Amino acid sequence: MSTEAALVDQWRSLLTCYNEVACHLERALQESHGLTLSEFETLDRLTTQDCDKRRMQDLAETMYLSQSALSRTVTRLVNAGLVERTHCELDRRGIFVQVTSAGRARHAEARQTHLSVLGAHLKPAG
Amino acid sequence: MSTEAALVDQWRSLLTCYNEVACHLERALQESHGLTLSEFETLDRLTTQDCDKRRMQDLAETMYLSQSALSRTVTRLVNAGLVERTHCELDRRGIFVQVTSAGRARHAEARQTHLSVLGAHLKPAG
DNA sequence: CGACGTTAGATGCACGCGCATCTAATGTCT
DNA sequence: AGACATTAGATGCGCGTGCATCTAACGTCG
Repeated sequence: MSTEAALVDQWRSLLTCYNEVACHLERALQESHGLTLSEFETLDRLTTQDCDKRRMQDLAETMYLSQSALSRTVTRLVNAGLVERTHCELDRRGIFVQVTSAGRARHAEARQTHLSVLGAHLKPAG
Repeated sequence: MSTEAALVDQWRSLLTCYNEVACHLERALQESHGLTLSEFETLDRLTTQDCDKRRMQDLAETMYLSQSALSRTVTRLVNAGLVERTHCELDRRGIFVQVTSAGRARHAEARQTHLSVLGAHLKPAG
């Protein structure tokens, strides 16, 4: 019983905290850099990883997005010139995703906003 | 630097954890009870609070939803017969939201699913 | 009382999401 | 090789969301 109540409380605070931060993040990234949270997270994956080429599938594993959402996110990034799609030679069903220099630049800018929003709205206790 | 890295890590795990749980919750509530997470949370507010009448504004304050999203959520609940809207006599701009008996019943059922999903997917550490 | 700012909700709109499905390229088994 | 299941991504679709705006009911001040 108290275990259940604690569980619900934990979830409730997770819910509140997440939405608080996500909302501010989304807005700030959009206004200052024209990026969705998902777009930023995708760029972040691509620039942080050692190799800058990632297969869609590998990307998807490290993300919270559904396969279709990731596909569209990458499409948007491609249209914005921040990322490029390349066919995989070994398995031509596979697609490599690679950051462009513009993408790296955009990410570097957005990273600042990202950090400052987290600093301002993410409670240390979690 | 390490502070920033810790901040980002914290956010990253919050993001992952939230989406994991929310995704499962949303699916389970929808399949078993035909409820959105927002709809369940709204019902939860209404049944848990002492008085079962709540003004939209009061509801909004305790929730993570935007005003418009809450308004539509309530509309959906009304259409499903789980909730009723009543005009406030004192201030006729205000709207009271009240759970129906069907709403209480639905919430009671869904509560079980809610708890079991939290138990299964919410990591104790948060 | 009448004009004007304000506040509580509702609504038009564009958008990102997940689900289901589709397409194309690989395997596999005979 | 030929038929069938499988896998990687793309896409049609309906839906919930936030933002901006609209409507109606206050309040205020002349």
